[in-house]
Amino acid sequence: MKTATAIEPLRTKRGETSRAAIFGAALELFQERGYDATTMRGIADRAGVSLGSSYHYFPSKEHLVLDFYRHTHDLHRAAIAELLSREKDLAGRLRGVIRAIVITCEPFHAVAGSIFSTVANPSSPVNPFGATAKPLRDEVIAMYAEVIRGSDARIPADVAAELPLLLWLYQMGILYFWIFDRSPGRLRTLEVIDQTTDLIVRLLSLANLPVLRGSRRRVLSLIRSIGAGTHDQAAG
Amino acid sequence: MKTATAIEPLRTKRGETSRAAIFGAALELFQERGYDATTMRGIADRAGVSLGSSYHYFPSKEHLVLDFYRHTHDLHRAAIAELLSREKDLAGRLRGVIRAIVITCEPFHAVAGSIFSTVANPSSPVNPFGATAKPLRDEVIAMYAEVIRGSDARIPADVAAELPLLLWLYQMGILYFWIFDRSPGRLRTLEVIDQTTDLIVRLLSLANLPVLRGSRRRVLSLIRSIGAGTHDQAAG
DNA sequence: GATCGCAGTTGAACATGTTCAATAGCAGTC
DNA sequence: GACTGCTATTGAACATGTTCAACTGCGATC
Repeated sequence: MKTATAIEPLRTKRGETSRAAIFGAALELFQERGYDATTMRGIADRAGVSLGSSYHYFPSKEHLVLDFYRHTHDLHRAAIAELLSREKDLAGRLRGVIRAIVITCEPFHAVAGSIFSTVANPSSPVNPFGATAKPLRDEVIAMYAEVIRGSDARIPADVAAELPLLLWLYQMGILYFWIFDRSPGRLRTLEVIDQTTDLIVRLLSLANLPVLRGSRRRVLSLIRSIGAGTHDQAAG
Repeated sequence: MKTATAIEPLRTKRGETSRAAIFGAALELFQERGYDATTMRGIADRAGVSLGSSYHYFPSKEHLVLDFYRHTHDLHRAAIAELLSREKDLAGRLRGVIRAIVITCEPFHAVAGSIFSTVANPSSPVNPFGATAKPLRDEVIAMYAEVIRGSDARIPADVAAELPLLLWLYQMGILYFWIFDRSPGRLRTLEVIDQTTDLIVRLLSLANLPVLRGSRRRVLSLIRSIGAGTHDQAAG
C-alpha cells in the first residue's frame, strides 16, 4: 500500500537547483506578502524560471505548502533537540515542544491562516489527514512518541499507544488558536499552552483513578475507532 | 459595537427576487457539482441574471456560504423542534441534535469539504469565529443553551455558562469528522456521535467529584480565557 | 407628467492558477 | 560524431473569481 503521489526524487542536478530556487522564492514571498498575495508568476520570476517550470516541480500552488511544512518541521526538530535530551518531566517536555512550534512558526504568522485553510480542505492533496501528507504526519507523531518515551512519567500502555496521535491533534489545535491570536508577543497562546499542557499531564495522572476507569476505556476505544479511519485516507 | 458588514436589508422587491434566484441557483449547483466546480458564471446563468448582478448581492463567492449556513441552520432547527419539546434526558437531547445536524447536512456531504476549508480561513469574511458570522454563531450557541436548559440534568452554573460554546465547537468537530467519513450510511459518524455524547454527559456528572474539582476550575478558567478572544474577532 | 436619485443590471476587462503542446538540452549508445 | 530518449523549459492559451464604469428603470418629489 504505497503512497502513490509522493515527491519523486529529482533526476538531474540541474533540476535540483531549479526546484530549490522555486521553493526558496516561494518561502520568501510567502513571508513578504502572504500565501494568497503570492502569485505563481511572482515565484517563477524571483526564482528565475518560467511559469511553466514551476508546475514541473510543484503540481500546484498547494504542493508548495507541503514542502513548507517539511521545512518548519525540520526547524522545529532542531529547536527542541536540546530540550528533549535534557528535560525529563513530561509537562516540561510537552510545554517546551509546543512552545517551540509556535515560536518556530512565528515568522509565518500572517501567512498561516490562508495556509491552514488551504490545507484543511479534505480534497486538497496536502490535507494533513491525507495520503500525501502521511510521511510527514508519521514523523510528527513519532516525535510526540519520543516526547513521551523520554519522560519519567508512567503512562499506562493503552494510553501511551494513542497519546502521540492525540498530541499531534492538540498541536494543530494550538496552532489554529495561535493563528487568531493577535496579542503582543503571542502571550495569550503561550498562556494557553502552559495551562493546557498542565491539564493534559494532570488528566493522564488521573486516568488511573478507579472512578475514571470506565471512561478511560471508552475514550480509548473511541480514539481507536476514530484513528482507524484517519489513516487510510484516499488521496484524490 | 455593531457588526459592520452584516447583510443589509434589501431595498426593493425586485432586488429580493434576484437575490433569492441567485442563492437558489447557487444552492442547486453546489449540490450538483460541489463548491469549487460551481462557477459564479454558472450561478448567474441559472439564476437568469448577469455575472455582475451576482456580485451586487454577494460581495464574493464566499458570502454565498454564509447564506448557505443560515439555510442549513434553519433546516436543523426545524428538524429538532419536536425532539426538544419531548425528550428531557440530556444525553438523548444532545445525541438527537447532533445526529440531526449530520442528517440535515447529508445532501451537501460532497460539498462540505471545500466549504469547510473556505470558511476555516481566518481572513475569510465568513469565518465562523469572525464578526460577520456572529449573529448566526450566537444563534447556534443559544440553541445549545436551550438543549441544556430544557433537560432534566443538573449542571453546575459555572459549567453551564461555558457549555453552549463548547457544544458549538463540538458540533464543528463532528462535522469535520463527518466530512471525511465515507462509510455507508455515515454509520461511523453516527457511532462516534453516540459515544461522544455519552462521554460528555458522563464527564459532566463527574465534574462534581472532589478529586476533579481542581481540574474543573482550571478547565473553566481556561475556556473563559479562550472564549474571551474569540468573540471580539476583527472582521478584516 | 417631468425630473431626479438610487437600486438594479450589464458585460467587458483584469489577475491569477493551471494546462499543454512544442522546444531545448543533456546523457548514454552505437 | 550521429542518434535516441528523457528531463527540463518555455510561454501562449484557458477558466474563473473579481472589479468597474456605464447604463436602465422604478419610485418619489415637485
